[in-house]
Amino acid sequence: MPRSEPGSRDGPVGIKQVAQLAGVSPGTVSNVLNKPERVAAKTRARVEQVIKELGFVRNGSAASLRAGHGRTIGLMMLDLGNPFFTEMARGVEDLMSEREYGVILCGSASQVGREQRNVRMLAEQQVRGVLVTPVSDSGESLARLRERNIPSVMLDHAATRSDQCSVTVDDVAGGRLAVAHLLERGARDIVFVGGPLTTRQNADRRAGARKALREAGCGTLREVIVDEMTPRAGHEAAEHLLAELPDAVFCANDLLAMGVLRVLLQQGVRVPGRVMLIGYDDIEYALASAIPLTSIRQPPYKLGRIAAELLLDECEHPGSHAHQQIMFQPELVVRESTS
Amino acid sequence: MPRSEPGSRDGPVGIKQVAQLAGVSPGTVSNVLNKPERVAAKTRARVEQVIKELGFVRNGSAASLRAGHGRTIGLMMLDLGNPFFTEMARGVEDLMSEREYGVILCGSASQVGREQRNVRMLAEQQVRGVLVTPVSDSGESLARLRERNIPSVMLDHAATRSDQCSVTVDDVAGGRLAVAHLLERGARDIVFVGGPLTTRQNADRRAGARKALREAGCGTLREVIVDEMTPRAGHEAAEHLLAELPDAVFCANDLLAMGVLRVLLQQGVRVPGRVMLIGYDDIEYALASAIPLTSIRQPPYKLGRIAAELLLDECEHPGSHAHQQIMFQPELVVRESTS
DNA sequence: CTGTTAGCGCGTTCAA
DNA sequence: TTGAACGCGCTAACAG
Repeated sequence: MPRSEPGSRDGPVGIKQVAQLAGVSPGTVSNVLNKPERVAAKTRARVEQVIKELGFVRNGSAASLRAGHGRTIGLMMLDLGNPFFTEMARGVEDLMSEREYGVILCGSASQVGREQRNVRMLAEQQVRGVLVTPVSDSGESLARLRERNIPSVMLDHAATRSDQCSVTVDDVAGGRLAVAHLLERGARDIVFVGGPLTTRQNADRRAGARKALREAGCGTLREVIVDEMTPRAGHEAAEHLLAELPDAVFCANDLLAMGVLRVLLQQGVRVPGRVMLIGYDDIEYALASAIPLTSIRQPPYKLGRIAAELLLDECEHPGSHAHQQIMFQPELVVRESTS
Repeated sequence: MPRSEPGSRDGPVGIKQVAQLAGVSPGTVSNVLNKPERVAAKTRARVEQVIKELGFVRNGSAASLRAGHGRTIGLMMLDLGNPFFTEMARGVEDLMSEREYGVILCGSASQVGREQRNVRMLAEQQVRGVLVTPVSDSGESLARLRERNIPSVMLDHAATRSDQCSVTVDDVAGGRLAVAHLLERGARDIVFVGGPLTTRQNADRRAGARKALREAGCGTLREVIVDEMTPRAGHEAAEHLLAELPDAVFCANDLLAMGVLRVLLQQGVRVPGRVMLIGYDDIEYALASAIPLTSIRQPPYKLGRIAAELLLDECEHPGSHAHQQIMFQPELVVRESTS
């Protein structure tokens, strides 16, 4: 089945056809595409005209084969079901789209195996670089990328190596902020509800929470650890709480908090009257929940954009690129669930 | 800077190195990769062993250049800020990941221009096929894909052509369901709050709403049309409503409804006591909102998965593939906002 | 079942 | 500033 192009005869439109019709050599067309400044304005205009007429589109695979990498980057997200991460993805996609890069999206669903399979796939696709929100301490995946000289930026996870960029928010500070707030509001018996502690986010937020308690000289932190960080897991966690209601609950993310809130209200527990509740991430929907949720705000869209910029800088200027570990400070947003 | 591979000398590990070490020809290695059944089990095992040892990863660009297409598909979403679409994306990503395809994610943000730019980029990347949630009647983009023989499946938009697959939910039925429910609950003065009517979803849902009114022999539908389908736009819409409160509000999606709800409650309007409210999509967060939202349920994850399957079927079996226009029926989920 | 060979379409180099 | 020739790594087609 031959391809047909508007305004021309059959056959694939390649750089050669363009060259012929414009009366130049293929090499010149290539220069118009990649280094326009090196081509005389007049020649360039003519070539560009022909490109438009023929509806020519460069074959990315060929370019990529020659150059050793293409105009795509990989984006590996921990949890595509969480608006925090999809907002981050949106930030990445927006920037990459502006810079005319494609984004290959992968979800690891918090599983090391999936992360590794996906990294392998990205390497096959000859991506220019990779953005990763890593599963636990997944040095393995990053090492593979390094072996292959594929630049990477860690997202929502601080790099320990100085030859690696990362963009994060201080989760220990966030956990501390949350619990300090609860203490200030008079809570003493506080429960931390979180996902697996192998996930850095959970571990750090809990560490921050403990720190706040220590600083205040108060008792210890009760904990309920569940498998996932979803509203459903929040329901489950809340069942455990009902036996012995605490003064306050600090959830490791808003999705958990929404689940907890739902069960508490269903059981007739007053929030914040009987139990105060605080979440994490400040996703847009937390604001709209039954009792507007106090939360710790992070700027996911911005994190995504900045990480994307760092990655492209490293890809396109490997010489002058300076690795950075950027860490934002989270912010407490007080709403009704703790007032 | 030479690449170094674990357990081997410098230099890129290509199919040739593998062939040499395994004592076979490059062609055989290629067959092990692409058509394993055509290779003797013993030879295959040996080759696979060497592949592992050398940490060989196939160069996708070269494969793609040779074959004319790669192992990626494009995913073009109308609105990456809406959980309905990101859930759909998750469905697509899950299936493609199982089938070892990469997904290049693009957002059109409801702009025809961005859609076209992205389609062009996808063509450059030599994607095997494309999934699109189209902006208005964006025949242009789809036509370009057809010219280039790139299969596509329309998502959340019914195909009119029989040479095109699509996976949708019946939005006219959904709109009708919503308004019939409101009428049954005793509402008479009903307002439709929606985004631009050039977007099919808005137009269809409104059409369904009108149909329900006609069938019931009731009056006409008041309308508030806003620019976007976000909570923020919902706020704006709600301001217009305050001047003359209706009996009920039907929002074209849950994000709008959440925005409307927020303003109504702030202004002390009882929901559903004074005004009933119904949304659309039944995103997970609608359940957790201040007044749990009655909504029209659609199965986004499933839509994504099914569309992805259809697309791969068309890509991999162009001969036997039968185009399908699949339409799901939406479902009314009654919650507190209309009780 | 396995080996051999000829490009895929572009970017790059070097000479004109 | 432009043109001609070469080859990136792989797959398809055919020969053995």
